[in-house]
Amino acid sequence: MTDDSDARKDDLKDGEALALGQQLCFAVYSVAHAFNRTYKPLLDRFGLTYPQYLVLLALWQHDNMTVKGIGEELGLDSGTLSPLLKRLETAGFVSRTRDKGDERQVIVALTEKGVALKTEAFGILMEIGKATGCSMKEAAALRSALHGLNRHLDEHNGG
Amino acid sequence: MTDDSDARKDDLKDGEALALGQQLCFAVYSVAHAFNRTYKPLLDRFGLTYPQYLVLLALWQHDNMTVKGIGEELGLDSGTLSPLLKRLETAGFVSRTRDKGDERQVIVALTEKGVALKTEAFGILMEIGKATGCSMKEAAALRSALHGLNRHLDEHNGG
DNA sequence: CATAATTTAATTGGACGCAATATAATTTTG
DNA sequence: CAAAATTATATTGCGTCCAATTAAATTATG
Repeated sequence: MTDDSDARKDDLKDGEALALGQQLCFAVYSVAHAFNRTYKPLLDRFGLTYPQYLVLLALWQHDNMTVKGIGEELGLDSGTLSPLLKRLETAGFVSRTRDKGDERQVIVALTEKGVALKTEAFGILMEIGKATGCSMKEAAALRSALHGLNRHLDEHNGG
Repeated sequence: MTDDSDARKDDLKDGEALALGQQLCFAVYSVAHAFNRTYKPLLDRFGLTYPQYLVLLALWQHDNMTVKGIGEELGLDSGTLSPLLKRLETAGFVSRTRDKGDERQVIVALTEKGVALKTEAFGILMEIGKATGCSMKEAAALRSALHGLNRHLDEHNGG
């Protein structure tokens, strides 16, 4: 953009070596946004956002989850999930009902419309797979590396 | 959490192979949040958020950038940057002045306090490096893989 | 059994992130 | 030169995110 005379290919110079963690974080940050941009047009057709889609994915695998259960699966808390789930309810994809046995808990369940969406949204899988441009092997390796990184960070964050 | 009798270790079953792109996206999404949680306590000491820190990193490398320049470097638009930069200005880390030559542009520059923060915040590098738990080699490989993924996604997103 | 501690959701407030719109300045064109 | 198109930034609105607080229900404890 300006004068980057000190930016050679991909060599690891002293400063870069130290800053690798930061660069890794920024790379993750950027890819997360890029994925979001890739998903957006696909999800807009259904009026969904990516986190909303994640909730539906979780429910498609295992219906009737509590808010807490969904939060643990996705790493989100009630501050994020409560309004999100209300929007999903308003849109008619899920129902929210207090557990009879323990009235503190709210059971989130797929509606008929929510179940039906699973097959409708199946094409998204293919689209995203294509967009990554990764071979199955590359994608699996990258996913695995990211899981390891996630574990390390969670441990460091006292989880 | 409940009965996940169909969730075996890390094998690639048919469904999983198809869903690899999604799983990759979710892994990235999760790691991005984990990084954010790692940075938060480090940045709280300076009253900064991660995106604000990114802007300062960019300015420490190259002072006096336009809003557009920063946006291109970080992948953010004015809707995000305008209020963020005002907060950085209020906090006293940067100044914002309209370019005399082209009054459409706003030049963002580090204040004395902003420059001084660079050495103060140096410890963050080490902390983040430690938190990743990666060797230099692993980190470099992962970063490189993410760059490749970013390129693919950007191309797919018509960039 | 009554009070305290814990658990589960919801709410509130501050900060992204982006689309869409607005505004002002510059450049292009006729 | 004046109108149109382009460019740079700001604003608005919606939807995450998270921390902190609140409220209600359940469990533990004296």
